[in-house]
Amino acid sequence: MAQQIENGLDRRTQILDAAMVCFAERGFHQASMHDISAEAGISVGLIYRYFENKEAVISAMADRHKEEIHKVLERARQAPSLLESLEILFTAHCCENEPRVTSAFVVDLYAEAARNPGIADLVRDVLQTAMDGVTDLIARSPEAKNAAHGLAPSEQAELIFAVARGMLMRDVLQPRELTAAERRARQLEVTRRLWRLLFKPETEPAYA
Amino acid sequence: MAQQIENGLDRRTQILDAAMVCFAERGFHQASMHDISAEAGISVGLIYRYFENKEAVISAMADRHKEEIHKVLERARQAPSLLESLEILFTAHCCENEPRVTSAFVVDLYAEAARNPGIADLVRDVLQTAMDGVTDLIARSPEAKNAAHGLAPSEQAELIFAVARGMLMRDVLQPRELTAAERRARQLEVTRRLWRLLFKPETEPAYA
Amino acid sequence: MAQQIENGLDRRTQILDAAMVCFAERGFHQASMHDISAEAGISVGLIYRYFENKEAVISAMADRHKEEIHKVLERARQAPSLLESLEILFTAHCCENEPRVTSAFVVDLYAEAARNPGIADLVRDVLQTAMDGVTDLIARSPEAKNAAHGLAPSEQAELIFAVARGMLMRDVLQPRELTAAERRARQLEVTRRLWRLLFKPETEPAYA
Amino acid sequence: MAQQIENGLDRRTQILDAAMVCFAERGFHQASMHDISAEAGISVGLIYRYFENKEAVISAMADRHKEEIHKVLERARQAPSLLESLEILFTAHCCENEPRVTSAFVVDLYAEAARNPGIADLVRDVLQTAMDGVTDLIARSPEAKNAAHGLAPSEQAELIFAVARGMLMRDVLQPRELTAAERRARQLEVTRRLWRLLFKPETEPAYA
DNA sequence: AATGAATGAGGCTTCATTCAT
DNA sequence: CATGAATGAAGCCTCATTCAT
Repeated sequence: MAQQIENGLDRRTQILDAAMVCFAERGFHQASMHDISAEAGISVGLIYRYFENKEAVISAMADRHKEEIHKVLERARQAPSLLESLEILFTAHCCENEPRVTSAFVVDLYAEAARNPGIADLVRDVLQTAMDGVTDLIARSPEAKNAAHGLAPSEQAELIFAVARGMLMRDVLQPRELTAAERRARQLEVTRRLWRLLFKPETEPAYA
Repeated sequence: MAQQIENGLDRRTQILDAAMVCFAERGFHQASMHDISAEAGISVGLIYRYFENKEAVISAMADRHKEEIHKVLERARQAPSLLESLEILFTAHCCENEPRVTSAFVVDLYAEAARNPGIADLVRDVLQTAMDGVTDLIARSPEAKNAAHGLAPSEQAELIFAVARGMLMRDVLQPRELTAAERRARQLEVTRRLWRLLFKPETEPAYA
Repeated sequence: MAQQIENGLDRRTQILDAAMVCFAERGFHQASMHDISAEAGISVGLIYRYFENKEAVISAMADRHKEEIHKVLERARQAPSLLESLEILFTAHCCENEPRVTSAFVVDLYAEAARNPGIADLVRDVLQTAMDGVTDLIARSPEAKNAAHGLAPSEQAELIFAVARGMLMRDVLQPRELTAAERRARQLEVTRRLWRLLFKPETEPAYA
Repeated sequence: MAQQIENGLDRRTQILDAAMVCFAERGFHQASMHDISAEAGISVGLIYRYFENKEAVISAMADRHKEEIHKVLERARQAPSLLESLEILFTAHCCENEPRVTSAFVVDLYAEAARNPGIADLVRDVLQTAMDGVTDLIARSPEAKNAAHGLAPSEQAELIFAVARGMLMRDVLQPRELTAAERRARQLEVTRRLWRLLFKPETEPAYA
């Protein structure tokens, strides 16, 4: 029984992994169930044993995205400094071999959210949770204390997430050839600039 | 003859307007040619007199988007202050009756760019032009002179556009009921915070 | 009035000439009315002033084919010898710049006849008239007198027309590059062999 | 597995059989995929599991035609006399319940060859192979020895095939009501006349 | 007389989904 | 549990035909 569930979970994972690749390559609605089954190396019919229909696959992908964001948030929470927390948030998708896949998926997820209320609710929820987490992180952080800008932690979190989303959108425009390392470097640059803007004590510039 | 061209342009515009509505409602690939023709109040076949195929409609929409961004940029350039320039950039889509339509369209455009190199090139080009314009605006602006963060104008522009894109993504998550005015207010808030962060002399908050 | 009819006839001819080119290039049903109008250098609507519909264009083409066959038959009748009559029959379509056009058209005409009873009747009628004419020619010909094969003139005519049709079919297989002259030469060879078979007194071979 | 291939072949055959009927009835391009699926008693979509597209169905039909011609040629080769070989060649299509179907199909095939180079190549190849075979048959045949006409075997073969093709064209003009037996009788008459012309020693008629 | 914009039915093809094996 | 053949609705696109100008 446990074995069955285990297998079931494996299968679902296998299918979702394949779906992620297909969705990133062609988009939710351009990827066919047959594409997914081929990528997963199984038959079309088998997908329907684990998912009610294509919509359900998309929902499950969204759910998995939610879990992954939660994991990233957890890691960010445990980072020793705010800068490192931000670095984790901004480069999470670069851990994968193919960061582009994740970027494209997330942009598609928002596109889907624009017209699928269920997805919109989920994404909004993920976003809110993540923002709450980061708001909290900022509120507790000593680095954020001496900031001169007078923005509330939640306002800072909002800006941080806007930049993070915006960078994901930018990522899908990058040429396919760009490696994960290069994408990561790009993200880190921007992260640090944002951090400097929000949290760096304005000492040096003052001397300038 | 001039009349014909005029008519031709009108038809194209009419079709693209309808396509914009459909694309925003259902996405590029979920919107059918029949949807577009119905929205435009014409027959399906007529679309093909003005566009080679659906792909061409999407391309033309992307082109039109490019032109609109250029117009917005021009308006931003002529604003009396940097803050007002940013306000124009961040709220351009709220001038329409249906800002959601524009937001959804742009997110879809990026999703399409992720897999359609032609669209990717165009979007990248639009983005670069816009960023160059804003970089220039910052470099010339007195407000940007006394900034304490030490970021180069192009780096500031990059952050600004990241936030702008990120806010568009956020906009598609907002409930449909949100009015244009409310969306605009939301955008302005964030714009001003960003502006304060980048360009406000860090005096007052210190007293607060 | 006469002028109008004249113009009308000219227009019809112009349209049918264009249709012949299109039909030969793409087939009756693959050629669109727009193709024909473009080839004729007129508007689509104008075709409908002279022909009720596409079917009527095809019928008119078949009629014109009938008239042309009659003309060829007339020329054949006036030839000084049976051999020359046959040569006229077998090479009539090579007088045009593009014999292939005629060959392809005739093959298509028979294909159409296979399923369009009206066309079938017309083609059958043309064929019968032509065969009757040639039967008559043979019956009157001195060359046919000393034939050793014992075939009736009508039987000989039937064979002659079978070969003529068969050669048309072969012609459409020839590479496009083959010139009218080359096609003509090919036809003449076969014509002469057929003639030798049917009408040559069997003297020389006997000596051989 | 063998079963699968078997089924696959059966389906292809079933589809091609249906296509043959439809093509003969309406022509390659007038017959719709829906017509074919209905004739085959299956759904439209299923055709696409066995053929890439309509073009591929036409090509496969042409291929099958090639194979059938080869089989006929083989039978002709094994006939005890040249006359019987010719009879097989000229009446092969009359073995079917519906000779008209085959005749119409072949005429359409040539019509298609006139504008589809791939089909033209195939048909030309079939024709050449068949003519080579018959040339060979004639060269080996004792009946052909004492022919008085002085035509080379290949020239005789060329005439034979011209007549055969021409008779097929004629066949499509015959009223639909004509039975297979009647068509066969007609073909045999002409075959024998042709044979007499080419191969009969010219003795008896001389006495007549 | 002539144009060509406009229509909409119909053709080809794809694809989510089902079900017998 | 797994397969993949089968279905049929729906999408893109073409084209014969009409009609206002």
